[in-house]
Amino acid sequence: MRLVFVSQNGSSNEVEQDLEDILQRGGELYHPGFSIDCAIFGFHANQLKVLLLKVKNTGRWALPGGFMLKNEDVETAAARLLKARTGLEHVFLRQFYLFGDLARNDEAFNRQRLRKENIQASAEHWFLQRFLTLGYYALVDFAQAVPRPDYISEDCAWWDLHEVPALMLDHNRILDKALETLRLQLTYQPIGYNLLPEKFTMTELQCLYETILGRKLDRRNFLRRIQSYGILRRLDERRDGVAHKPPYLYRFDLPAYEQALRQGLNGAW
Amino acid sequence: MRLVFVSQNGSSNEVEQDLEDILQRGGELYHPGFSIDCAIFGFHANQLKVLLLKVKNTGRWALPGGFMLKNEDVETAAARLLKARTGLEHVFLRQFYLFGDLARNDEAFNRQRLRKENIQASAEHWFLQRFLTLGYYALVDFAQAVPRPDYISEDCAWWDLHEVPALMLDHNRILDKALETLRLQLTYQPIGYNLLPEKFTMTELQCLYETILGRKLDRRNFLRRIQSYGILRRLDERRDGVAHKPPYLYRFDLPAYEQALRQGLNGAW
DNA sequence: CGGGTATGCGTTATTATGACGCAAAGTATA
DNA sequence: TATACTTTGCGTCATAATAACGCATACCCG
Repeated sequence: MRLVFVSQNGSSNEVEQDLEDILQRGGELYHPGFSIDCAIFGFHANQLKVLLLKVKNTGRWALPGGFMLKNEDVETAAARLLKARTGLEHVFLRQFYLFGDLARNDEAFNRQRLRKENIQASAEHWFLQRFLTLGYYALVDFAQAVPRPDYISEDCAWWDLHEVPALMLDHNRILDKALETLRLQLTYQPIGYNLLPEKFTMTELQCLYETILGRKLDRRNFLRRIQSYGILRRLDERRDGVAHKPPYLYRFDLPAYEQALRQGLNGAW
Repeated sequence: MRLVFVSQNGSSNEVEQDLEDILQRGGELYHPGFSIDCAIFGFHANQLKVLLLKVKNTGRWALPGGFMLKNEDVETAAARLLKARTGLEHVFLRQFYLFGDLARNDEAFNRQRLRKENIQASAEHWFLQRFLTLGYYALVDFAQAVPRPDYISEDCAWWDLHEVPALMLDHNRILDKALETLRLQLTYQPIGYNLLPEKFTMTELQCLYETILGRKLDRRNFLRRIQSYGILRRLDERRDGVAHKPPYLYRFDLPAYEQALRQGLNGAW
């Protein structure tokens, strides 16, 4: 299932104006030969979703990405891109790998994109150079994120992770590596705060874990383990309207959660 | 303790010739605004060591680093730099973080370096631009690594990790982050193959772990745990000449070791 | 030849983990 | 209204992993 949202005009205080302008002036604005791509994960209907853009003139879907301004921290640039695409700030956002193979560049592909925008470009044009791309992954609250296409894309949508198509360039590899990192992270850090609504059931949290790990977990053992982390608070509230025994609602104990983020959960040594 | 080695002329088949040449032609040769810095770890006398360079005209020590050629994979560039500094190939070498704060750059500092080399440089000179640096860490066999200064340095030496001085630019932070990553890696991957000689005692391996973790471990529990990983083979040989009961020698079971590298040790979930 | 020291091989108590049982509380259906 | 069905909440039990520690041994050294 692909959820399509109505495009919103998000170019209020953005640096980026329109594609033609960017392609012309990018050389002055951006740090050369460097881009950022984000795997933005959300969780909805017990499925892990990833936000993808449909890139103009290519017919391909891709990870949201962009460039870093010459006077901008890498971290700030990634946060700016995330906000531009989802409207969200202060969410979990972490770099995971710099992709720097020669093979990841495809000059012919990019040249064609310029041509379709009717842009004259010499071989030295900034957009035709080799790019290193830094992968970031973000975990966001699906309900609060409002996908918006950017200047380079004609569509923006949440995709079910199992249905992601062949992406532009090496973006499938980037997405795979993001997932792999996320899975590893699960073993030594808490997760969920930015992916679930404020109140949630234990089963929903378990579903999140199962989705990331790609396998089923025992419900009762999961409860015991999560509780041992001491990052959850069970509320006196239950979710009702369900066709069975109403489950308790939980919320994260934010101070404890953030401490666990810093200190790790239960490192082996 | 600082171990100083006699400089060897390692500029045989290197790309890099001399400092002046590099600073002049770097703009043509290298990917712009991007560098690589390596935290090269070795283990000797039951101490974790890191290889540092003394940078010409600055009086400062720094992590070995360099630039990536325009037609070179990032991974290849890192391996090239490592080989140039230690002579070693095919060792454990892994990127861990891209440092991209604006604050990490110090144009005045670099301008002074150029001035001391009597190089005329306009504000657009490639060396004076903002640089992102990708951190790599390497684990090498101390005995086989032969430190060699490069075109940019006047000395090259192993430093005890606890005695590392204030380094150039943000290199202390890079080194700290490398250690932190190494520590984390210890919890889900085997370590030691590239840091210890072929045959070693269990106590030596334990010392390595203790050094990285920064705390003492119980000798008997350590043995049991390491054995459970199934990556060691005990030899019928003992180390003698020691003033106590001669300990067995071990070696890594390479196939099992490499499988553990790929699959992880015993992930929590 | 005895002191000093690190080694090899244990034990024990406690905690963590995996697999599973079962009554309760709701809705859906008959 | 009664029954089926599902998921929940809480629990058990056997086994594995972990932490803390005991002790005789084998070597060098003086």
